[in-house]
Amino acid sequence: MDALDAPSHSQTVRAELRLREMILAADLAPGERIVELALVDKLGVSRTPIRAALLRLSQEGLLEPLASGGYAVRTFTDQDVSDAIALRGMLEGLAARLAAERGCLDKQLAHARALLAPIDALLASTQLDEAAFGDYVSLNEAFHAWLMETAASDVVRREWERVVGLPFASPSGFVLSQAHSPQARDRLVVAQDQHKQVLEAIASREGSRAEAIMREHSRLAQRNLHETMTQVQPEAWPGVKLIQRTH
Amino acid sequence: MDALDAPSHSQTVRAELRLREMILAADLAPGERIVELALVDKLGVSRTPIRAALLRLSQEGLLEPLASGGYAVRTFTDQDVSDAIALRGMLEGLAARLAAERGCLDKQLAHARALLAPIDALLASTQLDEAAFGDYVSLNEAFHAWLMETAASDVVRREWERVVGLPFASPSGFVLSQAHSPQARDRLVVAQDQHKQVLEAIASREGSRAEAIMREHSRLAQRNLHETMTQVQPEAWPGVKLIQRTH
DNA sequence: AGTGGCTTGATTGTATACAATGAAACAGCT
DNA sequence: AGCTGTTTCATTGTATACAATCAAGCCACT
Repeated sequence: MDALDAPSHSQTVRAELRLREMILAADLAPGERIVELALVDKLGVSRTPIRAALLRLSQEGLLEPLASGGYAVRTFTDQDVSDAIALRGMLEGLAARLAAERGCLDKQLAHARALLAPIDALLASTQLDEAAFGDYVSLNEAFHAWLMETAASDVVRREWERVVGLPFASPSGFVLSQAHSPQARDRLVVAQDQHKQVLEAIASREGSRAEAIMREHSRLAQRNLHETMTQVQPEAWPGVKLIQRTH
Repeated sequence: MDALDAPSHSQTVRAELRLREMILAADLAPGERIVELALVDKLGVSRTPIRAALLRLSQEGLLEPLASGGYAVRTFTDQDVSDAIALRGMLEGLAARLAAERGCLDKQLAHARALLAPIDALLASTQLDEAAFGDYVSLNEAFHAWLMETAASDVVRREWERVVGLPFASPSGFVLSQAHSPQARDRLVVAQDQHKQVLEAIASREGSRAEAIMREHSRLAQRNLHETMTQVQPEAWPGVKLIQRTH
């Protein structure tokens, strides 16, 4: 338990991290009002860093400020989730276009190829185990991070990080929870093809094409979302409990 | 002086507003480190609300956190400004597409038309005075706000508000500072035509078209930006001093 | 004279005490 | 009994005191 409280950061940062975990695990119920003094006991720090953490989490969108003061755990509709994924698609599309139009170094392209090669190797097997999906998630996130890096736009990057902070909007959202689906591998094959094509497009400076591919790429997450919401038990993926089904 | 400190809000909010003004007016120099105690004297509130305000401003992107603690006034390159405008274009494009695809009520369409009519009236004159430009700015902002309202997406709205918070990315950015340019009226004519066309597209549920128009619409701001940066003295527009010319 | 380590000062991070505000429960009146 | 006004309590907003940390300047030593 105490390993999580490693003294690596300030009290504020640790409080923020732990609160995020608690929210995503629905340890703090969605819609529930946050009482600061209760957190003082639970987290073992004073109100000051807790208030700072709460402010940050509210700016990130995980908490919503109450008119009467204080915060409540935010709930998301499935439209919110869908919009967040679309937004990520737009941002990554913009990033891809910027990378293509402004050009990037051969070294960067080589780095990206070095990220994609292991995914190919991984998909060579026709039957994937849990570990393979885990590896995919890591490599996939690295590739998306590479894209934002290569776009070299602080403004775009900042917004992207905000959107990705919403748990269900992350590049690998819902991949793990799909691991046992029969078409799971095929989805990854499609995704990987898009990775390669966007890289090609960037290399040959086809901005519009690169943008379009990344937008379409995000729709895979949309599809996985639906399946996850209808088939998987909420415990399988942190943050899913924040989504209130509307139908 | 005291009118600005009207007791309408909490100390934190007032501190935030005043700090924003000070930053945009370059009262706090770009790149300058923020010293909290100095602000205690200047603003007449204790460190606690000041720290809260600083945290919010840093989340908004007007301040950047320093590794050693504290904050510095952020500086923007002209690429940052360009990217921010592009980003607004993407968000408004997405909003327009959502409004078109998900449909909106006749009442809402009528409201938008009621916003655009006065702009037409305004542009009927071939020679515009300062007041006319001021009116345009208000109506223009109202129309853009209507669009985000009509898109009915909290997620998109939140990000849009963040981006628009960057002073130079606002929908009417650089309009006023162009008031004396000979082509100024013509630019507004073009912008107004785009307003009408996007409204048509939304009404007839042409999502892609609506999106494309709003994206192109944002490029007017890009063009105005260039002219402002090269011709107008920095005092003319708050926030321009935060932009460091790179060439 | 230059460099290393130390010391001192300033500044931020944290804790806690106090003030202000809003909500809930209770009692009194109709 | 139902409603309203008041009181009380819980909770947040604010101020301030204290601890920790970082940076610069100084001194000693080589």
